[in-house]
Amino acid sequence: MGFEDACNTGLSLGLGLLDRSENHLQSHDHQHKRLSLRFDHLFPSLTLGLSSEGTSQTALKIDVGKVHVDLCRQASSFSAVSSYSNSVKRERDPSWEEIEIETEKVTSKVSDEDEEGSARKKLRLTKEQSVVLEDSFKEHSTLNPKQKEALAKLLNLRPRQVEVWFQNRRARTKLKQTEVDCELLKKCCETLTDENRRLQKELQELKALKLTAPFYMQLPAATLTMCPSCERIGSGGDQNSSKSPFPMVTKPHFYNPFTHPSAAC
DNA sequence: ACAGTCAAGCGGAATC
DNA sequence: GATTCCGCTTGACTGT
Repeated sequence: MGFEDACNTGLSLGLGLLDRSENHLQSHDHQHKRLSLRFDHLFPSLTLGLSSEGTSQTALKIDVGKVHVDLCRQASSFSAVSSYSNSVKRERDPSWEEIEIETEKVTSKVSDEDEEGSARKKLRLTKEQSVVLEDSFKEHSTLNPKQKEALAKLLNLRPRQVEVWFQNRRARTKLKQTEVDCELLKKCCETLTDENRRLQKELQELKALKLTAPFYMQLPAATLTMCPSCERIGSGGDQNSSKSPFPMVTKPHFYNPFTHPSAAC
């Protein structure tokens, strides 16, 4: 079963909360069963994949933390929620707290899935939600509060989730662009290295020639070609020298038709 | 088992 | 001071 299949099981986030809170706040089973159904009502399209493995230790902490926040807001006196770790803090979300409080008032029956204690800890956006978000991102990579609100409403997500999605999406775009740039620079570097190597070799050859005989005498006519980029042959005193205050070429290299042309990028 | 992906948290900087 | 964005990080989950 793929992810998409899992996401279409109809198991809501509310159910996940239910299951986990059932496991760790046994004394409040009924209360949390009601919570789950209320979530279903609020987020009908916010589906999550099923996990048959049950809950992990981390998940338990997170839920307890959420419940803790919830209960604290209600001035409740549960003592079973005092031991969640720091990581739990990250899971808090004011909007969820409000929703959880609201669910207190709702009474309903628990579904079959709830009994299993199978809940996903991590939200995965559905394909449809991702598509809408992607489309929106193509139009504008940042959102103003109104757009965020509208998108959240449309997708049955919290505005914070939409905001986070856009932040992460921008980060992914940037990372991708960085990779592209890096690849480009790498190629450029390789080209320049090759060019440098070639020029070094050429320089050594010229030095060797200079040692044995005068410059022009030694160069075969075919190799003494005008450089296409600087339009000089590299020796001062010819008719091209008038173009520049410097008798020697500003780009002191020779065009060799038998090697690659200048490949600087 | 491990690497990769992704939603989400945190802290700091920027902006208003 | 509130808000937003960014960079970094974490942890759940997936694919191999």
